[in-house]
Amino acid sequence: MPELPEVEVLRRSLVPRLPGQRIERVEVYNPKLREPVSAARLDRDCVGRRVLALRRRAKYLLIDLEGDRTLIVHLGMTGRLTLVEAEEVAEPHEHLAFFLDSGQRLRFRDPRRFGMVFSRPTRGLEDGRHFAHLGVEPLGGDFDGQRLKDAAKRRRGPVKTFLMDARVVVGLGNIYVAEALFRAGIHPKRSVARISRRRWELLAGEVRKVLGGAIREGGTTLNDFADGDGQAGYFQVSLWVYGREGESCPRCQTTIRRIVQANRSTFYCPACQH
DNA sequence: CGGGCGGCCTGGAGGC
DNA sequence: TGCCTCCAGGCCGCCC
Repeated sequence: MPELPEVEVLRRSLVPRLPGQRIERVEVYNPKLREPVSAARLDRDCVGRRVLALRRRAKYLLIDLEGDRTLIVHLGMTGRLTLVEAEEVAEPHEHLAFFLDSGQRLRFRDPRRFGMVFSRPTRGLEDGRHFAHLGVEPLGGDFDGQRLKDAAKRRRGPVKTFLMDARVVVGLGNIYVAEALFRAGIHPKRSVARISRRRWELLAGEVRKVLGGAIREGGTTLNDFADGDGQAGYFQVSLWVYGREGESCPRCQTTIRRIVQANRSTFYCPACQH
């Protein structure tokens, strides 16, 4: 579920409640996530430390702690991070929990276990294995059409997989790429070598708009996504093409198609997108 | 070095 | 009702 907007919505939901809290205990019920969870390392890095700040890089939530440590959470496909009372019964697929001095616990649940939870020194985090290769933040000041055009110079292939490549631009997944391409009127199979300067600018603008809109609407909840309070989002009603194969295009009534690119579904309007 | 593909998991939906 | 197949929001590592 979670692409950039969902992680950002989660971050914002936790900002009023998490900073200032001290982690008193970590419990790991099932360490088998995408990368094995080290309970010992989480203990060492987290217990006794206060949360200082919440940041986001790409689709990673970064929880900065005292003493140069950062707790990193990635939701994978079905991950959920919620703040509940400490004594609340464990959910199915609750794989670990951080018990806080407020009497609450920060619970991580993830049925498919594609998520990740780990800790690292805050300093130098961006040079680590998960972060070093990451490209530009699409909502940051240095993202624009020129940036995309420059990145495209060294590459070939369809624009859809280009936008999904985190080395180019981070945070975009299957949903928002489909939506941004639809709004920009660009065919997902169009080669990056054949996109004009003007259209790169248009695309960059639509990427920002669709992500910004999704954040404002609390993210997209298809099945699993919820923020730190367990609240679902409602941007799914604003999706024009994603998941709408066989329905009619909201702009021109042509039937929306689904194709497969790089083993992922792509939804688009064959009349509006060129 | 870039691009394509398989694999990691579970659960829900739909067909028969 | 039950069984089977397909599909799912991400990411990495391996291969060519």
